[in-house]
Amino acid sequence: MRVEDLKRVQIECAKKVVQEDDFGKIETVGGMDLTFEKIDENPTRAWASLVVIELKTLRPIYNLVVEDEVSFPYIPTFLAFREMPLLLKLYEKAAVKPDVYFIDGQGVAHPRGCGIASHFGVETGEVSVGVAKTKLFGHYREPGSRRGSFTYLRHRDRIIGAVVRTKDNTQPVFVSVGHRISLKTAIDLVLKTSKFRIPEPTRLAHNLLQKVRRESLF
DNA sequence: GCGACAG
DNA sequence: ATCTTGTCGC
Repeated sequence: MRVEDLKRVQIECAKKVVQEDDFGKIETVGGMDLTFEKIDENPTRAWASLVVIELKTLRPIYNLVVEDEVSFPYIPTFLAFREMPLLLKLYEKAAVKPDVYFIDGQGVAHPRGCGIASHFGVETGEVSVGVAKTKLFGHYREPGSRRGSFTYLRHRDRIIGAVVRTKDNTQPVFVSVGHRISLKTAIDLVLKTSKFRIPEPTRLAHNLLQKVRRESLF
């Protein structure tokens, strides 16, 4: 498949993204993450995990890990084509579906308006939020150093996301709308689920994978 | 042409 | 993303 075709898919995906709250209550939040056996090899073995927490207590109520081979390379702005297959496999096997999904990466804060979080939301029809550790696209002013402060990520005076401080004196995270949720609610949800820098759903999903990867080693 | 560039 | 010990700060 050519790069032009992939761009086409993202442009079509962007048209389907819903950037307003479109759900009932949010009582559970899920975090998805991936880890690779060898980042410098292609294809390579990879694992994906889903951890669902209860919003009220921030305690995990469900875990799941799936494994598969990934062959598509990592190319900036085309992350979804590398990780989506495994995320969908994880989604299909999940016995517990959270009310919203936190995905590692950008949502609409993407050159063509459809980062992996939006791609996942649009393809599954689920509510999703993009939570990234670094920026991919847009400009911003550094937010205040205290937990809770944030600034907006912009692209030509258009707000595409937010740079949120989830912990005092720590690097912020980049939050953007995935699908069926407003940026305001997404920011609020990320802050409500953060005890440390990374929101609990994502942090726990990541920790679970490190453990699985370590054990699948020797 | 140059710099930027999720995981 | 992954390779990796100690070390500095709250």
